[in-house]
Amino acid sequence: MSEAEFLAAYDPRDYPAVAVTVDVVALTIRDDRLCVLLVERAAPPFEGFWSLPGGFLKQRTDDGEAYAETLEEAAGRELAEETGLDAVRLDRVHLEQLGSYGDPGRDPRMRVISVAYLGFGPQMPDPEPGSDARAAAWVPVADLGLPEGPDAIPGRTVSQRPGTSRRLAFDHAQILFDGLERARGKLEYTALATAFVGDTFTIAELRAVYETVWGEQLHGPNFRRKILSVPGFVESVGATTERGGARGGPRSQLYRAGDATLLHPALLRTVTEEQIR
Amino acid sequence: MSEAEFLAAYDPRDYPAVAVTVDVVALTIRDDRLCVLLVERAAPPFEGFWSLPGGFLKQRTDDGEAYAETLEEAAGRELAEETGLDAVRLDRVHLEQLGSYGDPGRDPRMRVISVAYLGFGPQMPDPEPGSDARAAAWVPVADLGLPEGPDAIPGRTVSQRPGTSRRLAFDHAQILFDGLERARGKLEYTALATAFVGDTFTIAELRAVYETVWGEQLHGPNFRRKILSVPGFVESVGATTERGGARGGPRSQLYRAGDATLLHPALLRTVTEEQIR
DNA sequence: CGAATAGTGTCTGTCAGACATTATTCC
DNA sequence: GGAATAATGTCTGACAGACACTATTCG
Repeated sequence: MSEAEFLAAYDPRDYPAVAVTVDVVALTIRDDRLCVLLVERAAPPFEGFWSLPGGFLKQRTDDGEAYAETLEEAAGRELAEETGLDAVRLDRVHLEQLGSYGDPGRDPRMRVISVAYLGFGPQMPDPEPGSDARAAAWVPVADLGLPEGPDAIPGRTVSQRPGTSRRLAFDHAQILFDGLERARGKLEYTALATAFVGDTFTIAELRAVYETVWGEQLHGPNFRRKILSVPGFVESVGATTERGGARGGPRSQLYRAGDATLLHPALLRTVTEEQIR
Repeated sequence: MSEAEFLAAYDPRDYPAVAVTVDVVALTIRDDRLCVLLVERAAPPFEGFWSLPGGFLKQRTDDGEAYAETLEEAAGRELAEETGLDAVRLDRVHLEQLGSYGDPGRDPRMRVISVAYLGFGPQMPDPEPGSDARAAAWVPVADLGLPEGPDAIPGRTVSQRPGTSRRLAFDHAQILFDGLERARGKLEYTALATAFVGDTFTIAELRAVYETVWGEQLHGPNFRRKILSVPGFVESVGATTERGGARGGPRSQLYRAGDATLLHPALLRTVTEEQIR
């Protein structure tokens, strides 16, 4: 579109035409459960509903000065505002763009395009609700009544509509669902799993990440063999845990994340027959 | 963000705060070359530069009536406007969201968030330039000087900056690069390749799609065995081509696309060592 | 006929899945 | 000691890659 045409079409009546928000699907694992960061909305629309943390893209500072942030910076800012995490801890969170949601009517106020980000982090403290929220919490995704586990297939182009037993505001159930699908898929061929554990970890902890996110049991010995055979996935620290397992067993070897981001060969889930469609 | 707070922050001076455009990376194969639809801009900024087809999200009809389109509808509309394709042909084009691009300064006029879509289609006619364009053409991506072929790895989180020998407007080189990466990756584990060929096709034609998009030679017999072993990928039509190959050879069996969208097991490229990072 | 291509058959190394076994630690 | 778990070893079936070979068609 030319500048002239743009200016011609630039009718003030058109504004506010479109607003842009950034929403974050922040995932972590607590007590062997996959959890997502949610906030309880303190004002309409959807007052009292839980929603993903997010907000409008900032165009100026709080002092009113002109200013622009990238989309990813906005996602990080929203995450920090809603969690009370400091920059150091936030630095450990892996952020990536999930997708944009812009159906007319998804926000009753006006036309809103939301750019969703997906974040993964190791166990984090309980969040401090931000100013727009009544509460904030890490909520186990299993409690939200979305389809989970083997139902999800990586790379599915069109996501199925999630069931919504505990409804989220706007289309956030759909966004969360898409984020979970993405996360499950990325475990297969990227080193994403290490983003969910601490700096050093045992193979069993890493396996717990896979089992928790995928919602299926994995075979211990085979998993170990597989992990160690992928070049650059993990490297040995040369130490063991202080104690063995709570109910017995030897001390585990400790590992740290390697320099690989992509796993080759990949760690594929066993598929049954839901590949068709 | 609450309604009250939103309204409080709603300062007219902020507008035009954000504009939303939709850009399309439309790919097809012509003469065994992977081509992308580009238009030559007829007005500043970047006048005379080639860019991806795209434009602002419509909020009202040409008559000025209120109206809203989904992001995907907007992508389809832009594609139709720039190609002169009718709805029937456009129906054969597979469209999916690629990602959003919103760095400050990517558009010199104002803050613009662009939602990029990726489209795949069988060979299509030469495009008719739309009103905002001086020209429109299917351009072989190899002529654009982007990194190609085995350099690209599926699932790479952070895309490397593409080289830009023939510069595209805005950050469209980056968007195109990301689209090509996505396309290469999706050939591995989805039935996307069938979107590039006609309703019936030979295994050799399908192989040509893979070879063209991936930029590497594949082994004929093994490719055939692999394709036919993936349930639901292709199904036999029971007929053969009218003639054999131009330089000899028997007639080929014809196939049509099956009902599978996901390939299992996947058709993986051979990776060398660029998995690390 | 000669060349090119479609399609079949076969071998081999690699790897995932299953299972058995040993060693170590907690209670 | 008994139970649970970490870690190692072994077997087998599936499959990718490589290659040889046959059949068919064009020029």
